[in-house]
Amino acid sequence: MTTDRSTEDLMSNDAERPAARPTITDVARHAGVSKGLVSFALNDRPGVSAETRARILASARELGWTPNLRARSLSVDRSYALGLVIGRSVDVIAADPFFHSFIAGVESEFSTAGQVLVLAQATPGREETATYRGLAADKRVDGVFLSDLRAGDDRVALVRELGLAAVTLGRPDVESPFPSVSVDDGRGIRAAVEHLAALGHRRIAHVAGPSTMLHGRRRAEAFTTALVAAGLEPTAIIETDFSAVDGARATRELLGLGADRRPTAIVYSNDHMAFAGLAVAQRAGIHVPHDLSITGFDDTELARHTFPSITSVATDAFDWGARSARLLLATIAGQPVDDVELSEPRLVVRESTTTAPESESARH
Amino acid sequence: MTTDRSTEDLMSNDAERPAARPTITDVARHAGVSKGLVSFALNDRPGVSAETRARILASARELGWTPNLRARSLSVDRSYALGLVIGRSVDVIAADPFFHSFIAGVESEFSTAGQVLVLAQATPGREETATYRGLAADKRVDGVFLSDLRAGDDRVALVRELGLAAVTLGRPDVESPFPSVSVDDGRGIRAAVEHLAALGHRRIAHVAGPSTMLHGRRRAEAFTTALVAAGLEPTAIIETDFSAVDGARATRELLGLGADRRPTAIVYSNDHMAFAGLAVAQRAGIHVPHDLSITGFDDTELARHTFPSITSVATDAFDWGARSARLLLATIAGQPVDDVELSEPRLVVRESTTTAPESESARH
DNA sequence: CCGTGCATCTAAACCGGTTTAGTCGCATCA
DNA sequence: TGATGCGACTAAACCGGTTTAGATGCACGG
Repeated sequence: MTTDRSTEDLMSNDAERPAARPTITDVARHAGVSKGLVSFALNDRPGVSAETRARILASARELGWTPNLRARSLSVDRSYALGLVIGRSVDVIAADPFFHSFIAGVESEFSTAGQVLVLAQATPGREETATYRGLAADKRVDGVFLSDLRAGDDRVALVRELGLAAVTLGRPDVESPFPSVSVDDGRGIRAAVEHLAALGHRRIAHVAGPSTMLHGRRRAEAFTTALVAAGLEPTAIIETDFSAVDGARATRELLGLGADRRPTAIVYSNDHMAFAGLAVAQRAGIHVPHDLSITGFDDTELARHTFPSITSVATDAFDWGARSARLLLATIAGQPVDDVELSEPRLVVRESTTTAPESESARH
Repeated sequence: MTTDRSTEDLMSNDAERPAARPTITDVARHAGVSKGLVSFALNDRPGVSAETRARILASARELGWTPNLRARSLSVDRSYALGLVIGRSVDVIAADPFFHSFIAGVESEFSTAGQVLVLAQATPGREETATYRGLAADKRVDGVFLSDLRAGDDRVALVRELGLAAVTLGRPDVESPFPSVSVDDGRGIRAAVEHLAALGHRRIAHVAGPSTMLHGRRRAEAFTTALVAAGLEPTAIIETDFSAVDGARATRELLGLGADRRPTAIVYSNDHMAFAGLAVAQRAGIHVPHDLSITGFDDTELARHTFPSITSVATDAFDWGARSARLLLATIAGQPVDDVELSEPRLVVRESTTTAPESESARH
């Protein structure tokens, strides 16, 4: 009795069942053609007569057909997704607004393409490598953005070995098969130094990023070059990990130098260190900009909202993201691509820089 | 001649072909069983004898088999991915480190689960809706995190209609079928007000987030409640969009009030507005904290690195991410779940708050 | 008038898993 | 002893697309 067939009748009410999304087979039946032909028509490939194609498209539209991404993924072996592995510790990254703008730029290119961004966070080292391997093993993405390039970065080889497409943010210092999108941030540092030199500063110091990171190193080198070009004596360059704490530490170190060696201006390798440095100076009773001029890098929103506001080098992270995405998609599509050079960073002069203190310019 | 078959012989060198990754069929052949049985064994389901199972697992290991996520996705109708749609304009979000920590927390739960995070950025409105619809239509994710809840948030209904699983960050003010993870940020605001009241402040103002956002509104309400509880007169609450610019604007407004109405303390609804407010006060020659005490919210790294450093309410965004991810995964797995209440926010007292100015406390 | 070529279309294989419907042999029970 | 049940396993369908191999019909050239 309990196995009575009549129970099945209760299930026959298929008004309950939400209308299953139509498949290509439904479209084929509706248009009276074969499944394969529908596929041809939908991907407008040759071999389908004009009227048949029209009929198929009409059927598809009428049924509200929409492609099943997973099925397509399986057969064409593509993910329609790009990956970004952020390889910094949370603390360091949390303070850096770069990625938000970058990501926004990336996404701005996606709207049209049906792409999606897969984000992973991993600290450099074993965990980072495992993350890339995981993305590749599961074929979660078709390509990745390689950001925060390091000296002798092993990710370039890794990603190539894994068979992923990629773009590098900046040019790596190792052999790379991948196109790059870069900005001449050295130009920005140079502008900052020239600006300070023009204001009469003679002792300019640099609070640099880690020398293991290419952009940190590149900025430091540009700093030295610019100093030399301005005919100034070599001054202190203090290396940091880009964090605010470390920026503060570096600043204390510089301000602790004897009066005849203490810098009258400090060029910071990012805004957050400049913020922290500003606070350190103020706490020490050193007036910015009259006793000390400072410049930041990135031109974050906050640079406009400190007192004094901070002179900073502006780069366009949004554009960086957009161009990188476009380049990566083109690479994946098999189109020939070239490296991209972004527009030059500009120095945004604000209140934190002014003429060198009297004693200094007189001393010259 | 050009169609000579011999050209095909050139292709027969398959040493070139990189060893294709083994499929379940290869494992079946190797173990001498059927494809289906391999699937059973690998998902350890009943109906496979112990020795056969062992043999199959051995074969899989020997061949280095690893599941093809796409194929699995297609047959079991799951993505093994979660989505986060950040619905703010780039400018506002760029300054907010919340998401970085939140995302890090989310990812910390993924390492074990083979999950991945899909990130999308969309400004509220049509674009945002389209983004959710897109994620659902392509079945890119199994569930989403609903952050930055708004008053009468239509995303709750949208996401349910789309058949996605979800968790809400905070409890929505509309009917919701989804579990929530919340923190009592009102408690944090209360702590700030009590702290200031204890320091003798009588005129405390609030620079609030938008009233359209639940946490902005909740904090404003908590502010009023706390004021009343402390027996203080109602004071100005200025609404902003959470951005630094708007925080600065609000601060100027408050400081522009007549001397008898100007607040001696300002409670900001986030740290970035507090930064901007600090700068505005300093620029106006108002000393913080002696003339004006201020508090922030979020306890961002920078709050430690301003001068004076900023008293702020600390919440644990990382934990928030981790708990949300765990909850969402449990929901998707069909396990019964309960709402989660995070640990209470704590007030971190720093240099930006001190006893109310003489005239004020005397006046009482 | 017949072979050839081409455009159009169908049938079926394929991607790599999961799941269902059955087959088979053997132990158990009436 | 023969029906029954069950554990272990196979074959094949299925998810929803793409792609290949062939079939069909028609126009055209010799």
